[in-house]
Amino acid sequence: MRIGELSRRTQIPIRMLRYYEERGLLTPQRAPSGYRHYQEADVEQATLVSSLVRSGLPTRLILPLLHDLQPNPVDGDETDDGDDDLVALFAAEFARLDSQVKCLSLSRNAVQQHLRRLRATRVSHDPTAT
Amino acid sequence: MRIGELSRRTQIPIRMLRYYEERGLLTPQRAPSGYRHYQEADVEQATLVSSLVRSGLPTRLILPLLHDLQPNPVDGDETDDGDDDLVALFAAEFARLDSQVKCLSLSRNAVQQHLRRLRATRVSHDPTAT
DNA sequence: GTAAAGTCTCACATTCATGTGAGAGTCAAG
DNA sequence: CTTGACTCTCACATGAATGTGAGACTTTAC
Repeated sequence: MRIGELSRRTQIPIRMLRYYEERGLLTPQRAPSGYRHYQEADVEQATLVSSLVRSGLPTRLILPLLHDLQPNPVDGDETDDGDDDLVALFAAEFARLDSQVKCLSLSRNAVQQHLRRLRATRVSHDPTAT
Repeated sequence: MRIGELSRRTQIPIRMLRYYEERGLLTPQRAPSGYRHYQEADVEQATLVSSLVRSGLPTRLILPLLHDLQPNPVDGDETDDGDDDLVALFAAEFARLDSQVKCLSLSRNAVQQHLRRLRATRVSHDPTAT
């Protein structure tokens, strides 16, 4: 599929799909015209990448992550050959994620509670309930 | 305590403590000299805010959240009087957080796994284990 | 073949969380 | 009082993720 369809299906702006490619997180094939052509699997991968980015993972860390998760989609160079800096980076990132998961759960609950309170005030029309 | 001490105790850069105040997320008292004076409770609050920010919550959403979590620290104006836009914002934010929590857990696990793999390659000296 | 819709590549603009430095005032210790 | 550490307020700089528009080519539908 082409970029427009992928964008529609993933809800990710075209601009971002191109950006992910620039970062090496998505590697569509190119038609002779220059048009990008995506595989079905890219729907999932794009969604994953987008989630990771929104979770605050820097794209440079997402790349090696993808290598671990799926041993093919990113055409492997030697990006993840255990170098010490990476280990440190990921250790830090892991700690961050770990605390963030807890923190986000807390936030989630707080938001939910806040939402309930807001709706209790503005009762009546919007049935977008939990 | 003054900003330097708070910074030391929370590990949050002074610049950020001032930024949080600018955003209304922390409201220290002021000495006649202009110096900020923080309460003990601000240690916790600053930490919380910092976590939320690092989790990707926009500061503008953290503010009303704080109102819910602790009914005093932020000197209440009428920021959270159920207005419809806020409801929509928070509904969206809730959905985002909900999926993000899942996503982060996934990322966390992926990072952890990746970390293990890296360490398996670079065995020997760094005992910064899980 | 023509027009409309889709895509491509720049490239600059914006927002948010941060960093950083300048210039000035404050506070504590000698 | 002087010095050094701390703080204050600007205000500009940066990096990352995004938005947006221009100018040109491609694909699709008629």
